[in-house]
Amino acid sequence: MIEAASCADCPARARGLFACLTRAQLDRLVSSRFAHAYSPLRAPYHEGTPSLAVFCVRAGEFKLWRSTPGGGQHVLGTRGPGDLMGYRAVLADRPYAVTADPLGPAVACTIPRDTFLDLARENSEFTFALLRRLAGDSIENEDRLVADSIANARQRTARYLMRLVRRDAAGSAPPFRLPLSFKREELAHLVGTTPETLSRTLHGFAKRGIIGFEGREILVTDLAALTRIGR
Amino acid sequence: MIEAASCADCPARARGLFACLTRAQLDRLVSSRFAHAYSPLRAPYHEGTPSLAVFCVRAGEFKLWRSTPGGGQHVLGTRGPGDLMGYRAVLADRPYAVTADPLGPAVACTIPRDTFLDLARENSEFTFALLRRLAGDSIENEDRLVADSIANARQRTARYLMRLVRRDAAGSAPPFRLPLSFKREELAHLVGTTPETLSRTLHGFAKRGIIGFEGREILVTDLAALTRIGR
DNA sequence: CGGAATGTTGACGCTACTCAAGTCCCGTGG
DNA sequence: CCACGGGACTTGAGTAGCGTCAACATTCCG
Repeated sequence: MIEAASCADCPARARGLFACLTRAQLDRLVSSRFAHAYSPLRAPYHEGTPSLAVFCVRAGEFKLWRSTPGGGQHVLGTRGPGDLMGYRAVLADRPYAVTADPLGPAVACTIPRDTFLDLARENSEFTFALLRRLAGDSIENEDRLVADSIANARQRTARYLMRLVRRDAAGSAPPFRLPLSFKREELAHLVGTTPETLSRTLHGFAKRGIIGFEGREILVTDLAALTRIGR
Repeated sequence: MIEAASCADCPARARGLFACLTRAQLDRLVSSRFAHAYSPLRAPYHEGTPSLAVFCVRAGEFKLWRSTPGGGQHVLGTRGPGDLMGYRAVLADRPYAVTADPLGPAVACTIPRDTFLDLARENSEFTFALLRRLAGDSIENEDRLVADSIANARQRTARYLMRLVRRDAAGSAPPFRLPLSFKREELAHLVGTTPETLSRTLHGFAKRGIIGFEGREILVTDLAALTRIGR
């Protein structure tokens, strides 16, 4: 389903990636891209398939993951409004290395591979901006991967909850209410563990008064304790 | 100690990174860079320090690692002749994310940050080539990090031995003789485990006739078995 | 109300880390 | 030439963490 989307309010503007394009180039980009609404189960792109386009998130959130030998999934991170997805594969001229799954309803703009590559080749300012962003993204990716591979499930769980508080409940007063629109298995994947271990960890936190449950939601009552555990 | 190094036989040429520079730009690069010999214990750059230069490996091998909370080290990989090191940090304008330790005697050329950035900004063909390389490196890095975090110590050990055979004993007939210039603790770091576990794993392989020992060296007698284990 | 999906809890085993006690190797000095 | 000492390496015992399987509880919906 194609969404009617004006580019004026696009979150990518705020991130400044396309700021250095000329008027004509921007027009070209805008007319070649199209916005598309995704629901869970319909991923914009899949690990191993040819990299035909770059995606720019407009709304919602996407989960980036790789398949594991056992048929499981290893989550690398999530991307939200303004983030670019799939550009590494397009630039390196390889198949996508990961799959992008929407977590709930989401919208992303599809920028055809050739349009993107032409812009990256002809506007040197844009090329350089891309280079900076790619370098930064690469370091941050590595930061997270290494940190997660060193930390244990308890720490990863605490950190993930902290991230959710920062994103969904920032500014409000404690206890912070986390909507948690998806089920335990999904949450376990995002944390990097199994539903069983996640359940034990969460109820362990609850027993110590750090969090509480209310239906499907989680209430974070002691953010300081989470910080201590996550470190 | 500065090495007298002509650029004519530089392995970086073969990799084609600087192929798209103009004659004048290449001259500028060559005159601003200087070759330096490193020995273990003297690293060209350290995690957390300002990124003042890009390094291009001429000879030997460098180990890239991050420090862990407990004071240990997490090895991300190694770089050899023709490889570029530290360019992510320079491009992203951040401190180095890793430390590069020479594994034995090694030589690398230092390219000052400003020289590198000027080239990356003024020659759009070079910028694009860098972009391609960075994108590819980023994917490969992620490949390895994820694969290593999923595999167990046994599999990582088998894979590391296979890599050594491919690099140091390619072409010769089995049993493949691995020089192993460094001690067990270093080897354990490179594999991503402890000396104790490494020792047990290695002697487990030996008991099954997959490898043998001869003084400091390891003889790989059954490469097929290693392949099977590593998968 | 019933049944399926989802979530929780228990039991158990495996992997790999830590600490500690050897054992081997090799260079040094008597 | 041999005894000694120290570093490198190995081996053993104990344990933490977490995944798996299975039983049970709860929730959600038709």
